[in-house]
Amino acid sequence: MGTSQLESVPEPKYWHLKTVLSDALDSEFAVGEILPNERELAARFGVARATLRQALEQLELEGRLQRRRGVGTTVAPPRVGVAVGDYTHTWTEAAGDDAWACVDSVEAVPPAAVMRLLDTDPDTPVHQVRRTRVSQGQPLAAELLYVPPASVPGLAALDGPGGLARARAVLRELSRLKLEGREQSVELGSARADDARELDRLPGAPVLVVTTRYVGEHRTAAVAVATYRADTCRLTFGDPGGVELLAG
Amino acid sequence: MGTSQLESVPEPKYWHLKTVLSDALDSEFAVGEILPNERELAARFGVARATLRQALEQLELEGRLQRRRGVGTTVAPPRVGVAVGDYTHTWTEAAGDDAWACVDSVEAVPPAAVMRLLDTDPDTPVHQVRRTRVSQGQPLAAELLYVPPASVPGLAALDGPGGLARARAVLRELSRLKLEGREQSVELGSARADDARELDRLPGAPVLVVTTRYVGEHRTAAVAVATYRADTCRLTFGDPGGVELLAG
DNA sequence: AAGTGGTCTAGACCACTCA
DNA sequence: GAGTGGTCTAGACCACTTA
Repeated sequence: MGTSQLESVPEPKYWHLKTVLSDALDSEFAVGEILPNERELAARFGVARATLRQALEQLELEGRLQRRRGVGTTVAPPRVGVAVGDYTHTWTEAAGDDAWACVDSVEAVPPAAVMRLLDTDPDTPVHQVRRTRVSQGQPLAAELLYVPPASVPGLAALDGPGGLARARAVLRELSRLKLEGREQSVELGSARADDARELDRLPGAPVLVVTTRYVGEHRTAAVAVATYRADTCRLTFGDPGGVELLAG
Repeated sequence: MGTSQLESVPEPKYWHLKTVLSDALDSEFAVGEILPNERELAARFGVARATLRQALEQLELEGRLQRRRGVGTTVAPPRVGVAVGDYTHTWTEAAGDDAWACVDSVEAVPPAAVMRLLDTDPDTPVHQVRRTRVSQGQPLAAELLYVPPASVPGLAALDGPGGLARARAVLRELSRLKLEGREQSVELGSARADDARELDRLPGAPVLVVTTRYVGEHRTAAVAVATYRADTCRLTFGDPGGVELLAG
């Protein structure tokens, strides 16, 4: 009875904490600055460390913070816009600031979801090329590109072991193909162990999974599954510059 | 010394738990089926409830599970593909299975990020229209549409109170505008309290935030910020059907 | 009223980074 | 080796749904 009848919707502590911290980040901290450690922050706000961590996790999810084990928690820079919906760097391994780099390639049977898109069966291994997308020294995305043998007929003789040279050969053959279109989708996922290593994150970190289906010669020529760091990336679609084209 | 030298990379318990549960979901459970409650699952696997919850949280993030307070944890259906990159239902309040529905409209000064896109200043209030996107009875997205008065000149006389009628009036005026293009971006966020209510989720739930900048008459005609449920939605871009167009 | 998931605590130990 | 964030525990209570 002593309790006031207000506060009938008691906001969770971690939620309130999050907004307080968020405001503090805006007004009192600069990008890159290191926050006090979790134990001290928890003490300062009078909550258990687990509760404080719940707030920090959300802020990290929103791209406001960056946490690294053994180092500390820092204020993250604004998310970078990453073009995903244009054809500019499709197969080329350009040397610009934002470019894909081959890692290696093996021959393997793709996961069921990819098999469905490629319309292949469990007996058909495909070329599986791993690439990374790097910008300003930061890894943005890790990609697995699935190419059925039918899309790269010139590669039949080259059935040596996997590796970087092989990956480049697949891409070279692929670039000969005439593409007619493509479909893309974006969904939330968590990083597999191998992707996490590539992205410099812990396994399970939130990622944006971009699945691209390349269509050429009336068939699905290839499927790419790219996982982008959800904390640092804002994926951009549509024609940047299309504005001027259409307006002019 | 007694400890074996193997297991040098001890996988976290919750991570191992996640894969075990994931496999079980594939083989032993049907969509919609209810899992045992958290306390029992934790006991069954010999871990603390918090650890079990960490695994469940990840599976929910990946769209494999659906948890509802007071009810239980159920196996989620596969994510629905939601078209985001086409012009079909831009302003129309169609009555199909997948359609936008107006909620209301007020006049307000937009957040700083939107002001930057609209190129307005803190003294300029804009029309702020709230819409919801529903498919098969399930709410998919909540949207806030920001329309500067310059884009809807016909509305000057109609400066009454907010509400549904007003929202429809704004959209009607907006549809007269000739659009020249648009830009979109996708990023991860967490649901604000109002969006969460609209989406039938708890505040802080992970969402995919789609920001669309509509360009018409050489200016930014409007900006839409739509938040999609990250657990249930797979956003699709690019021309579905463009394949046939280009191939034929 | 019973049962569910959501929040919170106060500890402990581990893995990692860096001086 | 000191300090950081990451994992884990064993409890408690709360908010919500359903019957």
